[in-house]
Parts: sequence; C-alpha cells; structure tokens
Amino acid sequence: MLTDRREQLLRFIVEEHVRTAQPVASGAVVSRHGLPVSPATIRNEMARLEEEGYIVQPHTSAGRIPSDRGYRYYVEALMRPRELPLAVQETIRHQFHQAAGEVAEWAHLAAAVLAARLSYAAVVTAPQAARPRLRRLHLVSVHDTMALLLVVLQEARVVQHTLTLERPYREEELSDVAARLNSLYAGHSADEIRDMQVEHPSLEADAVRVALDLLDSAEGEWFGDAYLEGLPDMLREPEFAQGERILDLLDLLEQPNLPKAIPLPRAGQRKLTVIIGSEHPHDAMRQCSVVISRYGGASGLRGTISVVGPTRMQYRKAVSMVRYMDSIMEELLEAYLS
Amino acid sequence: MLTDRREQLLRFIVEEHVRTAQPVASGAVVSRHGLPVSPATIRNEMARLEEEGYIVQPHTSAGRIPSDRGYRYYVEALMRPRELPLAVQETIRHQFHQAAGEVAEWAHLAAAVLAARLSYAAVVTAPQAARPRLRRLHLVSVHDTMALLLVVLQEARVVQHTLTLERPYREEELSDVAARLNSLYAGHSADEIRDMQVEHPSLEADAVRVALDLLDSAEGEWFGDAYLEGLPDMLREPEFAQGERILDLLDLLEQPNLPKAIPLPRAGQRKLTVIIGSEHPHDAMRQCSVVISRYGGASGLRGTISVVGPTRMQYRKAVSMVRYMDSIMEELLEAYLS
DNA sequence: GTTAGCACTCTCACCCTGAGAGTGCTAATT
DNA sequence: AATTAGCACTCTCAGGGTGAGAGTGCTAAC
Repeated sequence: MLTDRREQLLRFIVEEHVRTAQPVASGAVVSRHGLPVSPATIRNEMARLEEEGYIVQPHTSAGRIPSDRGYRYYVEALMRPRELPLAVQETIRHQFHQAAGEVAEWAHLAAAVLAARLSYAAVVTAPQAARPRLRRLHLVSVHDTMALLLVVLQEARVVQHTLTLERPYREEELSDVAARLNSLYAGHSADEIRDMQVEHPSLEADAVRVALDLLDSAEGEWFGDAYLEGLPDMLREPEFAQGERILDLLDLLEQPNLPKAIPLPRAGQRKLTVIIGSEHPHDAMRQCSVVISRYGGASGLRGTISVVGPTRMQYRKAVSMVRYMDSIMEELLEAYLS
Repeated sequence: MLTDRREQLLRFIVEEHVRTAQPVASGAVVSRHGLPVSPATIRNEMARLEEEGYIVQPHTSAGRIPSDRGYRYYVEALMRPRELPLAVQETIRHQFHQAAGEVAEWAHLAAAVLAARLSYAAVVTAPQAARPRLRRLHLVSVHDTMALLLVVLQEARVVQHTLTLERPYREEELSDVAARLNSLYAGHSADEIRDMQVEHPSLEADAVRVALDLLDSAEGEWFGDAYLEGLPDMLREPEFAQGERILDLLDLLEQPNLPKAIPLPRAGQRKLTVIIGSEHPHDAMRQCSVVISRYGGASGLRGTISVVGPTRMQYRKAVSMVRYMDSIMEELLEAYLS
C-alpha cells in the first residue's frame, strides 16, 4: 500500500524521532540517511505520508513526527523484530538462576530487569491459576489468640490470612484441625468444596470460610501480585516534562488502578500485543505505548509481562525484551510445575 | 524572646500561608486578622521578624512567607497541639477493628488512613523485633521439589522463603524435619542457635541456614516492611508543580531509598519529631517537612509512623494525626502481644 | 509607638520583533 | 513523469520593552 521509498522514509522518521525526540526535517533525512535525492523530493513524499495520516507536523515550520498510525504501521510492517543478543540473554538467564527463589520473585525480577534494560516502566504479574485448587492448608500458631491460615494452591503459590481465635489453641490442636480439613478438601476447587456442604464447628468453619474467600479471590483478581518497576525512569522522558501529566500517570499506575492501565489481552488475541497511544482506552495513557505479553496457559497458570513507555518508544528493543522475558517465565513454569 | 504581638503575627502568617499557599501581605493581616492597627505598623513588625529570620519575601513587592526557622518556631511554641476530634477517633478506631488481620496489615492501614485524612504522603513501617526470636518454623510442601520455609517470630510476624529440594519429599517427611528443628531451636535467637553448633543432614542444614538468614535480616533491616500511601496527593500541592522536583522525590521515596527519606529518630530523642525543610539531610527533601513518631519499644517491637508533606504543611493536624495513629499502634501491640 | 502618604521596586502578562528553521509551491530540468 | 532549485511564506522561540498591579520601606506628622 505504501511505495518502497515511502516505507523507507517512514521507517527513518520513526527511528530518528525515537532517537532524538525531535521532529525530523526533510534536510536531515538526506544528510543522515544518505538517500540519493534532494530535500524537495523528500518533502513531496512527506506531504503524501501526511495526507495518509502516517506523520504529522507539530506546527508549520517544524519537521514531521510519526502519528500513532505511523507507529502502528512501523510496528506491524517495518520493524523486523530481532532476537536479543546472546550475551544479553546469557546475563539475564544468569540473574534468574541466582534468584531461583519463589514464584513471586520471578515476576519481581522480570519487572526489574525489563525496567533496567529499557528505562521504561515494567509491570509483571505473578502467575495465577485460571482455576485454583487447594493443595493443602496449614494452621500456624502466631500468638495465643492468633493463627495464620496458609492456603497452598496446586500451582506453587501460597496465600495467607490471619485468624483471630476466640480462645487460645495449642499448636497440636491447630494441626489436628488442619489435618481434618485437608483430608476432606485437599485437591478440590472452591466450587467443589462448597458443594460438599459439610457442617463444621467454630474454628473449622472460620478456616473454611476464609480459605474459600482466598481461593475465590485467587481466581478473580487477575492482578493479585503485580510488580511495577522503573516508573521514575520512564517519567524522565521529555514528553512527560509537565507535572500534570506525571500525576495523572502516577494515579493510574498505583496498585489498585493498574488493571485499567494494563488491559488484559483477550484470550483469542495473539501472544504479544502492542497498544499505541490513542488506541489505549484510558485518556491519561494517550501519550504512552504498552507492550503486553501473556505467558503461561499451558500449565493452567497465566500472567502478563508488560512495558509502558512513551509513544516514542524503542519498539524493537521493547518487543524483543518482552518476548524474551516471556520465554523465560514459560521455561521457569515448565521446569518447576511439570 | 518574641514580643506577644510579633508571635501573634507570625502565627497568623504561618496559618494564612498554609491555607492559601500565597505570600501574606501587611494589608491582608489587618483586614483578615482584625488587629486594631494599620498596615504600616504591621510592616514595621514584619521588618523585624524578617531581620530575625522568621519570615522572608520571595521578592521585593510580595508579602511574606514563613522561613524554615519561622515554621520551627511555630511548631515549637505557637502551635498548641490539639487532640483529634472524638468523632474522627471513633471512625478510625472502627476501621482498625474491622481489619483486625495481620500485623503487617495494621501498618498498611495506618498509612492509608493518614494519607487519606491529610492528603500528604504517609509511611508506616511494620513493627520489627529489636532482637527477633524464633517461635516456630514450618515446612510446607508447595511442589514436589519446592518447599516453603515459614519462620514464625516471637512477635506475631511471619517471614518466608522458598527452598528447592534436591529430591522429592512427602508432606510427612517435611513435618518431621520441622518438628526436629523446632524441638532444638524454638524460642531462641539467631546467635543462640549458632552457638549450639549442631550438625545437620542436607535438607535440615539448608533450612537452618535460611532460617538464620531470615532472623538476621529481620533484625537488621529496620525498614523491612514499609507502606507508602498518598504520594500523588502530596505531589499535587502547588510547590511541586515543576516536573523536576517530582522526579527527585519519586526517586527518594522508592522502596530501597526510603530510609534516606525518613531518617530513623535517635533512641534518645523525644517520641515525636518534626523535620522542617532544610533541616532534612537530603537535598531533594528541602521543600518537604516530615513528622515522625516511633511506636513500640516496651514490647520489644518498634516501628515508625511518618507523614511527608510540603514545608507549608498543616502541622497541627499532621501532628495530632500521627500522634493518634501512634497510640493506636501501641494499643494493638499491647493487646495482641501481652 | 503609631500612622498617613508616597515613591520605589518587583512581578506578570502582553506585545512586538528579528532570527532561524523548515516548509510548500512554482518553474525549470532530466 | 519524476526530480530539483529557488524562493516566499509561516511558525516558533528568545529577547526586550511596556504598563498595570501589588506591596513594600521610608519619612514626617501625630
């Protein structure tokens, strides 16, 4: 649909603008890109690209900058994604090896690595079970009249809640209660447990009620554990120089609002999604782009990896980083939850 | 040291400036404060206050604003602290009652309440043991080759870490290991455990090593669990309108840097401390004030409650809120850890 | 010690200006 | 038909000038 030359031109404008954060002038194209044509020719081509909505002028006598549509075309057709250099892959893999730790740590580390390598904000959600099942529950005495209820999910995840006891219990009593409940319910989902309709005495009833709540919310809240890193880095990009914009973004990227900022990719969609500027449903995000990938699924677990940056984002680098992180998370899930 | 009238004047300037965020002019003082003198008299008095460093003029033909020293004098001598209205006390107490939950939840809630009521940033650190002791440890199977090590501290706090197992263990094996370790170590501090010098087979050795690490870091990291709330609210104050300032603060208030922003009050100091503007060791905080209180101590647990706002802060309200939160935390500690 | 009066200073919003950047158009060239 | 040289045009940006408004400091009188 675009001629070869116009594509080349658009690519150059995008990449140059991403590099410099400045509008790209016709003169700059010939001098920096080395095309064997004059600036006037470039101007003609630019006029065409503008007509078709791929680029815009901030004002009459400025160069051009890509429009959201221009970025979209770039991402879709011009970008030629690249694998991460092997050296980088090695380094990252090494980092994960060191911190084998817990499942939630993976997500945290992934966010930190993304943020550090890209200088954009990164959000990674820990893997969540699509349909959580109870593996086992534990009651741990924390204090005379306080116990910790641990719910171990089938999927290597632990959630907890504190119970206040109406009388002191000894450690062994608590274990007995837990054992009794486990023999009944281990391996079942919330719905199944509810269907059994067993009557329980006081503490047991409490524990079951809370455990069910935890199971339910483990299913419901897709965003149970989200790790956000690198926000200040992103906000240092020149497009966010005005305080007002920063604050709107801060609000949106606070924990409780995160799901609005990082929309959950529809199940049918392809694995990796790029949302560019005004394509985003939220106003405050109109000058941001988001690269999202959903990992997991095969194992019954899923989560998202995403990067939030300015529309003027290094799409190629961001996409390859996200893609690689995705593969790492998949691998880890594979290895630990065979 | 200041005449009565000058004190009255300083108080008015502080309170008016806090209210309006504008310099206070001599005319405004007579018309709004209703002093039976003329603006000229006020100007003379203002000149004296300025000589002595309590107020400054942003520029020649502006009113006066309090200097850090002026705020200091206000806080020290002019403020007459006030108890929180009973209705507010009731509401807050109720909120805590509802969310009895875990010890870490108290801190989180306290931060949220402070932030909401003051529209400043609030940081509350969860209670930490000065000298943590092991109450009991648990090994919970999470996956064939992964177990969760739970270390319950004497002080109603639970820390956890994941262990990778070199071979699959059954649930009962893990309980046995935990039981063996508990019979040896329950009730002891890290140092005491190290002194015992018991030899352990593989998994046990691992568990002990990690448990010791956790105990150590529970002691070391004063800032183990800090909850920060309300940052965007504070940043909306007009003094932070410039993006640059916001970013510096954002950096400083990120998790790993928090201890720099909220200095730990020296043990000898009185309970509640106010740090005003340039008194703060950190440059980025020169236009902020911090109200800090340390709670606990009697119970062997301690933590801090603090509020960060602009120098132009509602000191009276902030101080009484922090003080009240402090008393609530003390009460909770008392009640649950008798 | 207080006050009226007034000159003085500073900020802020506004407009104007000239330099610089980059374009669009036209007419000539390949 | 595509390219290009040339040039007028438009827009931004920084700098300087201006007048209104705000609030002060000083002086001299009370």
